[in-house]
Amino acid sequence: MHRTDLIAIGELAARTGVAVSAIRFYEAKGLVEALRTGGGQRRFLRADIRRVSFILIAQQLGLSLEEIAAELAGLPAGRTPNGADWTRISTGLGARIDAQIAALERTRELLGNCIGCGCLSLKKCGLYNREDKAAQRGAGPRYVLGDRSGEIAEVG
Amino acid sequence: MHRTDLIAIGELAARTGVAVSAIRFYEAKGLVEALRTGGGQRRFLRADIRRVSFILIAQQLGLSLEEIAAELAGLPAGRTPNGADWTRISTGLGARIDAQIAALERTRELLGNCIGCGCLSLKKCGLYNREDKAAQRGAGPRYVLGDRSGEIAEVG
DNA sequence: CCTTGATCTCAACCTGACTTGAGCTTTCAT
DNA sequence: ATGAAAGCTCAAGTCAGGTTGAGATCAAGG
Repeated sequence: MHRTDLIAIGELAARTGVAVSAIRFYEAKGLVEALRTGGGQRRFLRADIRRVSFILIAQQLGLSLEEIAAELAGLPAGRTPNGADWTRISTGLGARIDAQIAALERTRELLGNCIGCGCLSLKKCGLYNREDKAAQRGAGPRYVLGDRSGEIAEVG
Repeated sequence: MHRTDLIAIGELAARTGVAVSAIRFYEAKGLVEALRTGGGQRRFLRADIRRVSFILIAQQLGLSLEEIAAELAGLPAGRTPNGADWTRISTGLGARIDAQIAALERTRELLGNCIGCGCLSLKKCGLYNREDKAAQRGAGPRYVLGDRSGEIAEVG
C-alpha cells in the first residue's frame, strides 16, 4: 500500500487528464466524493482515479453525467470498489457499445440504400426507427431526436 | 414533376420531423437556403427535404452543425443535387461510421482488459489514444477529450 | 372582404458541461 | 517562518443547439 492514499485535486486532475474545475463540477453533481483536510481542501482516494476514468469512458459512449451518476450508484457504498464491482458496472457499458455498433452498421447499410439510391426516404428505410435508442445523440435537447411521434422524412 | 415545387417551412418541418424553429436556425447557420415570397415568407425546394434529412443523419453520427455545413458545401451550387452528388457526400459519412465502429470495438475490448481486470490504466491500454479522432464526443468543450498532450490516467 | 392559421423577426431563455475570475486561505519545501 | 503554488467558494460566462414569446404580417378558403 502506498504511503499516501489520499491525493489532492490537482493530482487527481493530472492522473485522469481532466481539469481541476471539472472535478469540482463532478463532485457538485455527485459523481465523486471528497474528504476534506482540516483546512477545507479536498482529498480523494486513489480509487477515484478509476472512478473519474470511468466517467470519461462513459462520456465517450454518449452517457450524460446524470446517467453516469446512475451507473456509479451501482458501486458499493462505504468501501472501495474491487475488480468485480467494476466489472459489473462496465458490463452495462458493454451492452451499450454493442447496441451502438449495431445501430451504426444499420445506418451504414441504409445510407447506401437511401441516400445512395437517391431516395433518402428515411421513413421507408427506417433510418429513424425509434427502437434506435442506442443511437448516440449529440448535444442539445434530447427530445429532438427522441420524442418524435411518427411521421419522419418521407420524401413526397 | 409536382405542381408545386416550392414548399412552406411548415411542410418542410412536417416532412423531416424537425421543428420550424430548428429549420430557421439551420438557415441562419447556412445549412439550408430559402427563397422568399413577395410577402417575405420562406419557400423551400422539395430537394431541401433531403438536405434536412442529411443534416439529421449526420447529427446522429456526431457531426456538429459546422461540420455538416462543411460537408454540404460539397454539393453543387446553383442546381439541385442529383443522386450522384448525394452519393459522393454520403461516402464521407460512411467512412466516419466505419471509424466509429472500429473505435467502439476497440473500446469494448479494452473495457474488458482494463476495467474488467481492475487496472483501468488507460494510458497503458490506450483507451485514450489520440489517434482516436473518430470517437464520438459528447457536448461540452471539445478539447477535454481531444487536446490532451499525453499523460492520461495512469493508475499509480 | 374577412378571418384564421401559418409565418415573420428579434430578443430572450434553456440545458449540459464546464471554464473563468475575484478575492481569500491552506500547504509545504526551504 | 515564510512565500510561492495550489486550493477554496461563489457568481458569472461560454458554447452548441435549439425553443419560446411578443407583436406584427401573410396567404388562402369561404
